[in-house]
Amino acid sequence: MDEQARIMQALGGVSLAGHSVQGGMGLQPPHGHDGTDDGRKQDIGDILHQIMTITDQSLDEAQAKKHGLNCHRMKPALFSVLCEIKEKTGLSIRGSQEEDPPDPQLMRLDNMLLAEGVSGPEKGGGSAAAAAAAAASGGASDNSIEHSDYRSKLTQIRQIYHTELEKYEQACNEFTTHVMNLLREQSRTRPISPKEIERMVGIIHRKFSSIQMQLKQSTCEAVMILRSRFLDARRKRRNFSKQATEILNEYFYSHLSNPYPSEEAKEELAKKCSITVSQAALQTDKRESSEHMADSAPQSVVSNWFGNKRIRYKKNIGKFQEEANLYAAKTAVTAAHAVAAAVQNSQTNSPTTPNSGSSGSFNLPNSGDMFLSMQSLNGDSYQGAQVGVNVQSQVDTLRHVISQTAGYSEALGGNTMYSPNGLNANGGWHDAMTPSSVISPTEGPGSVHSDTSN
DNA sequence: CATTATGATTGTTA
DNA sequence: TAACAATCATAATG
Repeated sequence: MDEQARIMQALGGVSLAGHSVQGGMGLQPPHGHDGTDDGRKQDIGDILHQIMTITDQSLDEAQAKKHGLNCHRMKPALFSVLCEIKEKTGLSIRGSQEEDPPDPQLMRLDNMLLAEGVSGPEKGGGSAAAAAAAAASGGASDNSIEHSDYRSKLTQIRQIYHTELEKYEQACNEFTTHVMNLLREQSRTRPISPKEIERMVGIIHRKFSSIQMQLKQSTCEAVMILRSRFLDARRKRRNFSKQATEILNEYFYSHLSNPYPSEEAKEELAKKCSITVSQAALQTDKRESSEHMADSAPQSVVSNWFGNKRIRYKKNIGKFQEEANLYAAKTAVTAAHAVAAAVQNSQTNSPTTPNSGSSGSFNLPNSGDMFLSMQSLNGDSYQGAQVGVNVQSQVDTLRHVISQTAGYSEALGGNTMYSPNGLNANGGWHDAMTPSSVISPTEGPGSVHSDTSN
């Protein structure tokens, strides 16, 4: 209702101006307060139609008069007078102070819609997106099922949003061209500079964009409601997908000496684990950090995970040994290659097929090689060299594997190869807590408990 | 149904 | 302020 009234008002300025020679239309564009509180979205087409008919009527009514005026012999003189008057008064009009500052609110809405996937790229339809997400998170069939509902609703919103947006766009264009035609037509009777037309168009566009903002706002609202409901339904804790824990564990155990991922790393991990907003929003939606809760939350989820992991690992390492070995072995092959590359140790035995001997590759000869590599690494170049964290992590993994497979744990454990980092030799981040030495109670240092068979 | 695993929260600390 | 430690609540498991 309100909108309609205002649009009419805007147009009223135009048609009125035709009668009152005062070019003072739009001195105060009906833009003063955009309190677009009325949530009801008006059918623009309807409004347009009304407007059209109204103007048509007035045109019809004025047709004869206008014709007469145009043909009047005094017309040119009158016109020039009008022009003169306008020239004098017009200066005050064109206080074109509006420079289209990108409305922050609008930008916020846009960003949010983009983040929620409402306004972004097509994504090939909801179901495909859901499938992709499911595929991305590995065998997380449970997740995909739970998300499918959410996603379908989201696509619904998306569709509505797009059709509405398109409708508005179209209506805006129609209306604009109509007004422009009108003004052009009137410009024969009264002086209207192109600039004025431009300004009018600007006003119209602003008007419509404010309507669009309403649409965006309510769409955002809908998404929020949907999400909150979705989350409410599963406020309960959800376990991460298998793959996510894989990734996290991999990182954890390959950085066992310093399992404190940087913010960047956390973000990276979150991305890799495809931790979704639905998981992440659980903890953030209480206080309205609605701004960046789409991307800041996931890494705090990762932080949670690492916090829990560290403390629980430390609590009883024995329980985690198996897992540690598993993940260490998992990355050991690549680690070996990476280290080899870093050391420029080109004479390794398997340049081809990295995994050729993978499953059984942690028998003596191989691990011996690795150990040597590490020795050299540790011996001279590691400390000051720029080999860096990357290699360090690999060494972590290697050491672990080797300690398990070849029973070098004693030698390695006693060897404070990580002292440069100010860390305990075995990855005790804080206090004495040495994986290798803890291995001993469980298996004994010399127990060549063959992982290979496993 | 009891137990364990696990993600999140809360309060404390350096 | 991030990490820790304790704890809660629920999922997973047997």
